[in-house]
Amino acid sequence: MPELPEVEVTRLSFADRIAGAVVQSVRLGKPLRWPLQCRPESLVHRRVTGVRRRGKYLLVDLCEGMLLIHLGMSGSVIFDRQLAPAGTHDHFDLVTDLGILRLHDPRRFGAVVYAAAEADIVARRLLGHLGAEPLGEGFDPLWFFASLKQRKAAIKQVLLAGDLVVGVGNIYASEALFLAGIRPTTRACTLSKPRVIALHAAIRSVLSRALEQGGSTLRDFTNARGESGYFQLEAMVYGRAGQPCRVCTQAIRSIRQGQRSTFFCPICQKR
DNA sequence: AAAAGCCCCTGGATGC
DNA sequence: TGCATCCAGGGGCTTT
Repeated sequence: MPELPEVEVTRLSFADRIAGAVVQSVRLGKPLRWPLQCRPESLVHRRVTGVRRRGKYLLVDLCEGMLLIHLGMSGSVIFDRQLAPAGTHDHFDLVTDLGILRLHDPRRFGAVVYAAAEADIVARRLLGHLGAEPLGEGFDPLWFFASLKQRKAAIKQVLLAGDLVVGVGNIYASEALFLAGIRPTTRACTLSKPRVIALHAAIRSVLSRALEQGGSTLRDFTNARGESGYFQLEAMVYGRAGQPCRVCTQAIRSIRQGQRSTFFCPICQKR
């Protein structure tokens, strides 16, 4: 699913178009990961004032309150003046005078949650523990080094946990570690300062490049205009088990870490 | 506080 | 063709 670049590409593809829209009705499909936390009718007549992103959450600001949208593993958002009748996997429609915002999510790990404010108990539960935005000012290399010093877990797992840095999902974690030449199983606290600085740069580089490419890593990704990911950003290691490393031709290896697959090159990522 | 497992759910690919 | 198994981009919650 969607990692930070895909979520940001989604945001950019509809934020301007939905700004100023007034909610006319709400349609709910099957239950998502969490309940909406408000009566759907209570959203009617509210105006959308903007769309922000925090980690992998989209924050749809209303003149009063906000909707937190998460795409989970299989979610996508589309916004258009007119949409086809809702299908079996369309579980949330926000109908406005400017168009319909729809969450399509076959696996339903995604969610749409209403929060009165960011200080709201619901918003704090979902957003409160999130780490630094990797493409923002708060993601400082020396701070990153100091933070990783406190963590004994494997670096890949620390990246995925999202409490130090957000938005790095299963694909980009493997890709960034390859770029930095770090073995995914290495304990975070054992990484030297130069290696952490390299990882910091690799995370930024991988994410910003994917963002420029329009979130192209996911084969079935579409932005809110319904435009598909171009899948033009070639993965160095992700999904390439047994295939030759693009740098040294050694066979890429695949392991399991915390019930997720990890890919790395045993030569380029020695430790 | 941090780490490790457990789930939630559907569909596509693979193998017999 | 039919059926079983495995795997998938996440992450909050519970237990150690």
